[in-house]
Amino acid sequence: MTTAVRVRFAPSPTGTLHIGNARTALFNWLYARSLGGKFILRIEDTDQVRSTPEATQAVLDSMRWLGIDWDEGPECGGPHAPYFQAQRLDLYRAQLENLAGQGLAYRCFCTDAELQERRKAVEDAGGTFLYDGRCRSLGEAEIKSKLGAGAAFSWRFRTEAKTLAWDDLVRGPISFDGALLGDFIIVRSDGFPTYNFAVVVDDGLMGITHVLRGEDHVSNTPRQLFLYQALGLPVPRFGHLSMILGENREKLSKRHGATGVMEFRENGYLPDALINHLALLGWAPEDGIEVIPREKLKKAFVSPHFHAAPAVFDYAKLDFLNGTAIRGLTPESAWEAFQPFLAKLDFIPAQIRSDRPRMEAMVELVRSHCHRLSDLGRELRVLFVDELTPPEEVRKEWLLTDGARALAKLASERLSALDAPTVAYGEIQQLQKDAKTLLNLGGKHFFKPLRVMLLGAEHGLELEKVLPFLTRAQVLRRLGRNLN
RNA sequence: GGCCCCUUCGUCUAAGGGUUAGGACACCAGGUUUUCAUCCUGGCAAUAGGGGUUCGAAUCCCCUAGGGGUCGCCA
Repeated sequence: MTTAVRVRFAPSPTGTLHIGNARTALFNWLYARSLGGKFILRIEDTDQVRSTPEATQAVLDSMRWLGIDWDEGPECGGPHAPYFQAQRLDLYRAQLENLAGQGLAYRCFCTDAELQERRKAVEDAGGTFLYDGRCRSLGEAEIKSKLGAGAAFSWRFRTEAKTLAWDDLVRGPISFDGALLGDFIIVRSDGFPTYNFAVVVDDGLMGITHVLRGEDHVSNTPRQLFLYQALGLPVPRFGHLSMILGENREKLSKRHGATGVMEFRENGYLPDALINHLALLGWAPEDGIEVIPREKLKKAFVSPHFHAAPAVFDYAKLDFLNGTAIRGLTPESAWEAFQPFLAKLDFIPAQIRSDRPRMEAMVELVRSHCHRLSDLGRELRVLFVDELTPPEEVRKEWLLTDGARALAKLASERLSALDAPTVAYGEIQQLQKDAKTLLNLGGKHFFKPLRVMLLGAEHGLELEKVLPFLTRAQVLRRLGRNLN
């Protein structure tokens, strides 16, 4: 019998939720969901300077939008509350005393400036700076006098020369030489724990069994192993996920496109599509089917195999997945999903906008043409704006010809003969016959010019399906622009 | 620079000693649709290089090259 899986996502609230962190959250969540474990959200706000409540809220909002729910954490609490590190200071203090009592932690009175100076000296000489252990064995008297003088101090962990090793879930066996680590700070001079200390205390106390995190944490792991051993806390299994890169194989940044989770929402992506794509970065489904619904994903990480190489974020594939997801929506949920983007369109008259059935029908009309929800405007525009501007080469080929001019004339005459508010497709079919006999225009020489006149482009929505959404007056107006 | 990790089509990946090295996206071609999108079919395209081990290496070992991570009183 193995212990139930307990995994966590532990962001620091210093900005928006980055897509790379979202991937980490997702993998942990999927791992928990697949194995019936618990997913814990913990806020690592020990950086007094950079952490903000707004950022915490932004992280929670992003998580909720993605649909990644947590079993323990902010707003829902749990057996290991609180889930904000800034509220767990007494816990760290107790563990510090534990270490100090064992002689494994000591006060360091070296100032920032002093450390920088010594670092520079070593590096200028071509070496790699490690804390030199100056405060490692200060005498009681010396410590007392410094404390008496009100000197600031941090606490350092006393490392030793031994091998720190673990079997990484992603990378297999990894080991470090403890002698190369140097005594590192576990409690800052402001009394707050550093990341390496707090994370071990919390993961240990919260009973975390697996830690899936970014590759940038590999080099922290040996330090944390030192701490786990010294504290006698159970060591979780570690798995270090590859980084996510931009197209030029550099760290994903703004210049590659959106990087914040909420930006993807604003750009018209569905959370399910984003999740689907993120899941495919460093992981692959056993059945090879890559379009994966959320519910299936939640069962798929039973014995996941992760790819250790960095992955380039593929915006094109995301678009494909998103288009597929948009087409897979029910009409009702599609209607809901498009709302924010529909609201932004300024070319829809209020009267039509309030005609719900008509609006829903229009969304259905253009849905399969959208890769992103934000493509809605581009598609719908043609139903409302009469001043269409086809590209010059299209205009030249299909509009500026004698045949097109004659067709415009004939169409205007024929389609103004009836007064029904919209043009029926039957009228177009009749027009097609007349154009063939009178003007000898058939096939694409009939449809293409007509399409460009009415819809402003060579390609696009089906004429037959668009017609019910255009008034006869609109049709005639558009034809009229080509009469001379 | 030290330490650690990584390297299969353009991109995401499968294959963990024996396969014509498979799939997906993108791209190209054909079919369906009067166009486009959708959908279907087909095509292009990869084991970084060099040594070993082995009857047999994408798979194991070594070297080289390239890439990434990290070296904070940030997380």
